Amino acid sequence: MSTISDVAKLSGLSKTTVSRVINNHPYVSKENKEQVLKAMKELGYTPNPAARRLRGQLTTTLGVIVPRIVNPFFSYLVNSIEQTAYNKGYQVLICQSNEDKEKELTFLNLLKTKQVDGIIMTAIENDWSVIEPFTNYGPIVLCNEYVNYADVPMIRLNQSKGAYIGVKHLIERGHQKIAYCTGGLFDEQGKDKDRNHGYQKALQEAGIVINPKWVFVNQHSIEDGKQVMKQILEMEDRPTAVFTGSDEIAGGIMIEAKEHGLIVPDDIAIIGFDDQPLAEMLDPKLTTIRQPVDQMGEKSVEVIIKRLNNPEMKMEIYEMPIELVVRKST
Amino acid sequence: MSTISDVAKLSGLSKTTVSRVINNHPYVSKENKEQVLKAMKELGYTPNPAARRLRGQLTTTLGVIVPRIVNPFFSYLVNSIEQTAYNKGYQVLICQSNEDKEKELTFLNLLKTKQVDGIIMTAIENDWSVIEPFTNYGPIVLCNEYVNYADVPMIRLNQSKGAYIGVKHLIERGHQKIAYCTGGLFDEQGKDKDRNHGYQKALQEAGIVINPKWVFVNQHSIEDGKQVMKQILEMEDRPTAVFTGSDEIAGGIMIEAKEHGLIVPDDIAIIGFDDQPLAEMLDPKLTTIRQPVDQMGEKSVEVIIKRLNNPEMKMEIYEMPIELVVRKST
DNA sequence: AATAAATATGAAACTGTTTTCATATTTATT
DNA sequence: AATAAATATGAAAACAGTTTCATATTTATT
Repeated sequence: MSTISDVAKLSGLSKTTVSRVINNHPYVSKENKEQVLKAMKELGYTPNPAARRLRGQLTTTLGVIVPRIVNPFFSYLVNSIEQTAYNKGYQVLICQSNEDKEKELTFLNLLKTKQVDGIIMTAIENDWSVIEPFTNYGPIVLCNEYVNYADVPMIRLNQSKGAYIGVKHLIERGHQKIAYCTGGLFDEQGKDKDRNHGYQKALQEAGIVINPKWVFVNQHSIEDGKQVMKQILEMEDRPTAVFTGSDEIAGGIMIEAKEHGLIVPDDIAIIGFDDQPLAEMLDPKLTTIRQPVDQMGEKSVEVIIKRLNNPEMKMEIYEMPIELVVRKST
Repeated sequence: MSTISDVAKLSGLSKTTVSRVINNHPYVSKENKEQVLKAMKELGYTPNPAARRLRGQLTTTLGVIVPRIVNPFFSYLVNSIEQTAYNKGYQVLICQSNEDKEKELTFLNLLKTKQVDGIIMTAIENDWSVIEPFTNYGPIVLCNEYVNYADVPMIRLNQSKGAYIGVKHLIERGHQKIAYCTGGLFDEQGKDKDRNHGYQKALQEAGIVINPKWVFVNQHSIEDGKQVMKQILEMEDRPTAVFTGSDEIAGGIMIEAKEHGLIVPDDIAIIGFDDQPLAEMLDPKLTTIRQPVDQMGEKSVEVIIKRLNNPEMKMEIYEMPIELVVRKST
C-alpha cells in the first residue's frame, strides 16, 4: 500500500500539497494538482481511512439497527438505506437487535468509539433514557419507530391514519365485526399505540363497540397469523374481517383460513400492513396499507448526513405518506 | 472522550503499560494492572479503533457482499452471518453489489484500506482475475458462489446434485416434458453451470431429450416467473413440469398459471429452489430444494476468522448438505 | 557468588493522514 | 511605487494508539 508520502515523493511536492489535492482545498496550482493526480493514479493510491478518522473524525460509516433483517419490511428498508448511503459515499454497518437490549447497547457503543458517524434506529429495545446519552457522541435518527419526548430527528408515518383508513375501508365494505392484530401490547406507546388509536377511532366513528376477544396482541409472524386464525375458528361469535399489523400475519391468517375451507374475502376479509411483494403473491391478492419504505430509508440517510454537517440542528419530524392499496382480500 | 494518556496519567503509569493491559500482554504486575483497570473504568475509557487500525490492528469488522439484500435467500444468509459474527465479536458491513462491477470493486477496496478484516462474497460480478489481487490484503471467502480456479475457501452446495434430485423427482412423478429456468446463462461457469449439469444428467439418465424452447435463462424474480408462464401458455407443445432456480420464480409461475385457470400440479408441476418461507405460503405449497442457509452463513464466518488467525491456510472447500422437500406443487 | 534468564517498566519512534503556522510569490488597490 | 490581499507551498505538530528498544529489577542456574 502506498501512502501520501509516496505520492509526495513521486510528484516532488509536500504531503501538505498532496493532502490539499485529495481534499479539494483551494490554493493549489493547476500544474501541481495535475502532477499529484498523476502520481496518485500511477501508485494506485487510496487514502488510509483509519488515518483520516484519527485526524478528522468522520468514518463515512452509518450504523443501522433493525430488529431482524429477514423481516422483509426491514430488508427493504436496509436496501434503501444502503443504496442511498452508497451514493453519498457512506458504508452501512448492520445490527440486528433481535429483541436483545444488550446487543442494542453494544451497537450504540460504536458511536462512542467513533466506528460509525451516526446511527439509524428502526427499532428500540432499551428505554429512551438509556439511549439518550449516546446522542452526545453523534447523531441518532429514528426511522419507523419513534419516541414522543426524544429530541432527535424522526422519520415516521402517520400510523394512526394507516390503521384508520384500513379499518374504515372494512366498515365501508359492510363489516361490523372487525378483529385486530397488533405487534406490541395494546396500551404501549410508539407505533403500535398509534395504530390502536386509529383502529379505535374508526370503530367509534361508526358507532361500533370493540369486542376485546377480537384483539390479538404481540403478533408478528406468519405462524402467529395461523394461530390467530385457529383461535378465531374456535369462537362462537366470529369476526367477519380482520385488520393486521403486517402482511405476514395477514398471510398466515389467510393460509389457515383457506386450509379450513373458508373463502376470502366472503367468509372473512383480511387486510395487511406494509405492502410487501408477498401481498401480491397471496391468493386472493392482499388489500394492505402501503408504507413508503424506500422513501423512509432515503430520508433517514439524508437527515442523518445533514445532521452530521450541522450538529446544532436537533429534532425534526418527517411524516411520510401512507395509503390504502385495495386488492382482492377485502 | 478520554484517551490512553488520560488513563496513564490517572493511574500514574506510562501509556505503554496501559496499552499492555488493554491488549493483555504479559509482564505487567498485578497491582499495576488493577490500577490501570480501575482508571479505565473511572474514565469510561474505550480505545479509539481508528488509532488501533492505523497501527495495523484488526478492525473486528467483516464485509459481506450480496447481490440484493431484499432477496430472501440473501437476507437469511446475512442474518446468519451477522449473528455468528456478533457472537465472535465482529461487526458486519454490508454491500449490495447490485450487478454493479464498480460497486463490488469499491467494496473490495475496503479490504485494501483495512476497513474490514475480511470479506465474504456471496456473489461475484467482476472476473476472478480482477478480484484475486485483493486477496493480498486480507482473506476473502466465497459463500454460495464459487470459482473453479480461485485459491480461497469456498462454502458451497452441490448445486448439480440439487438440480439432479429435483428433476429426477419430476421424472419419477411421470413427467417427460420438463422446462427449466436458470439464473445465469446456460453455459456460464459457477453455480448455474452446475445446476444445468444436474438437469441434463437427470434427463439423460431417463433417456429424455432436452427441448431448447423449454429452457429459460437469466430468470430471477417473481415477475420473471410470470413472464415465463406467459411464454409457456403460448406454446403449442407445453411442458408439464418446470424446474426453477428459486422459489420466487416458482411463485411467479404458479401465480400466473392459476390466473389462467391451470391447476397445479395437475396441469403443470412446479419445483422451486431455496426453501424460503414463501414456499410454505404458496397455494399449493411448493416442492423445493432446501439450501441450508444458516449453516452456510455460520461456516463462512468461522472459516474467515480461522483464516484471519492463520493466514497461511489457503483454499478449502466446504460442501453443505442439500435436500429435496416434497410438498404439494409436484 | 557470578551469570543468565525472566519479569517489569517507560521513552521514543511509528502508523498515515489533516491542520496550523510560517513564508514566499503573485495580483489588486491606493 | 508602496501596500494590502490573494494565492501557493511546505515543515512540523497533532490525532491515539502500538511497537521497539533500552534498562532496571527479580528469579533461576551454574
